[in-house]
Amino acid sequence: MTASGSGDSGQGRQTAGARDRDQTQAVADRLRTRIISGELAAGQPLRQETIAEAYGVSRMPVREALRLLQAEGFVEMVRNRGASVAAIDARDLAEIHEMRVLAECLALRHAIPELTESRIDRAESIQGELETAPIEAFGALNKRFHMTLYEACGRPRLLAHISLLHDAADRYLRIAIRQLDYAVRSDREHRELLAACRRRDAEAAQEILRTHIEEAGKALLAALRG
Amino acid sequence: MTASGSGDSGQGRQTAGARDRDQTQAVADRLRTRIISGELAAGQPLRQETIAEAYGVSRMPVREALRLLQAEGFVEMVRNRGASVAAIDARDLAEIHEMRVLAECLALRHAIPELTESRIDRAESIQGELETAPIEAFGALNKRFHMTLYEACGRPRLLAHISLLHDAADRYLRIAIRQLDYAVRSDREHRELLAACRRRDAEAAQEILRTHIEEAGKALLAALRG
DNA sequence: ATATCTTTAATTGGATCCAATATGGAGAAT
DNA sequence: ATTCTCCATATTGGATCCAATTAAAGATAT
Repeated sequence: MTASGSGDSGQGRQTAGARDRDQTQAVADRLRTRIISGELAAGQPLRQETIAEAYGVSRMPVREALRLLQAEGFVEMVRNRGASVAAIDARDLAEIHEMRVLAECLALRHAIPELTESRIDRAESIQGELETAPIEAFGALNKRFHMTLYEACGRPRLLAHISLLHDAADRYLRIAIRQLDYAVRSDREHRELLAACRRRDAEAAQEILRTHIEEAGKALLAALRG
Repeated sequence: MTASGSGDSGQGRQTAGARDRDQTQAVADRLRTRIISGELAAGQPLRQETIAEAYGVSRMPVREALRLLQAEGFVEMVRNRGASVAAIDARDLAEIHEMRVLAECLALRHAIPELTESRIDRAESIQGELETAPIEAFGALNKRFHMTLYEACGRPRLLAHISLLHDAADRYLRIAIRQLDYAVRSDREHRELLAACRRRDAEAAQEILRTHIEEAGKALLAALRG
């Protein structure tokens, strides 16, 4: 995982250190983070020249970065009219969580037999941070908590997919970030999940995770509507 | 769907006609098709200049196309060393089919209540083509058959995901294309699937689809090893 | 006053150019 | 003969340049 935190989805960026990452990837990471955080709102046009001078690079790496983000689904591009931040809506939100349930339960199921105590400790430590960290850090830390457990499943394609879904979901998180009661519930479910992992109880863990994700989806949906 | 056939995965290319597709996307489609077909073998380096002059464009659209394909997982890029066709292995193959089962069963479950007779007719017609078409066309037609049914689910993100998984799986298909007995079995399962769809029997359809995908995975795996 | 046509500015798409890096081979030293 | 170093070449990454398209403002006619 990159030091930058939440902005790592996609296939080949898990292990890559910062030194062999070109400007295109750097620009893509920065833009992705800003889109996920909501700083760049849905529909907002992304002018190549503006981004280029803001980041101190030429238009070229910006153009390639926009292509990457297009393939990842974070930006939409129209020929001769440029790029804009991809739209979000309730339908997409529901879809994301529906897909998350399947993908993450699968990853967890395969991860549990491979879980080491040290990995569970690491997840628990992240959960500790999560409970004290400022609300803006929730998305990134929450993702790290989940991914830490899933990584044991040893399925790179599945992990990349989950990472992308997490990032996609986090775009909606910011809208609902006010609801503190959700955070409390989430923390409790995370603790229950950790306990089930300690017991190596795959069935229970999956069931906790399923409702955890489903409830998150519902909470976000309610916040999006309200 | 694009006229080129199988080469449409990703988010926003389903409805886009050829006129508002820039050179980057055209190059990406052509390269993707060649990678899926196996014409470009795993590990083969993809020189920008070579591709550019082969396609009669400059290096620029090639570079952007490679970024797209990188995000889609078909090419790997190393800084200052360029792009190469992504590796394939038995592990990845198994992973793909595991993910396909979940994603496609979900899509089918949501699609069935929305299926119109005309859509089922269309799928059946594609199956007809499938049974007479030359073996090289199997991958593209098979994908069209499945997607035609799934499209009724009305979940763009899920459909894009499935499309990508299909393309990824088809890279392995070519290796096993000789096994004629698999094609026969596949045809029979497709017919059973259509029958279940006609009855609007979601449970049966899902079960058929699950074993259909699992058997395909097993057959490919056996061929890959053998 | 409104609608339409024309012109102009802004922006993207594509091509070329230059610098930085990696690859491969020739030659020298052991 | 083998290995190491150095140099030439190929290739990528990034910047600049030009053309094509779009959006918008302004002018003109109804």
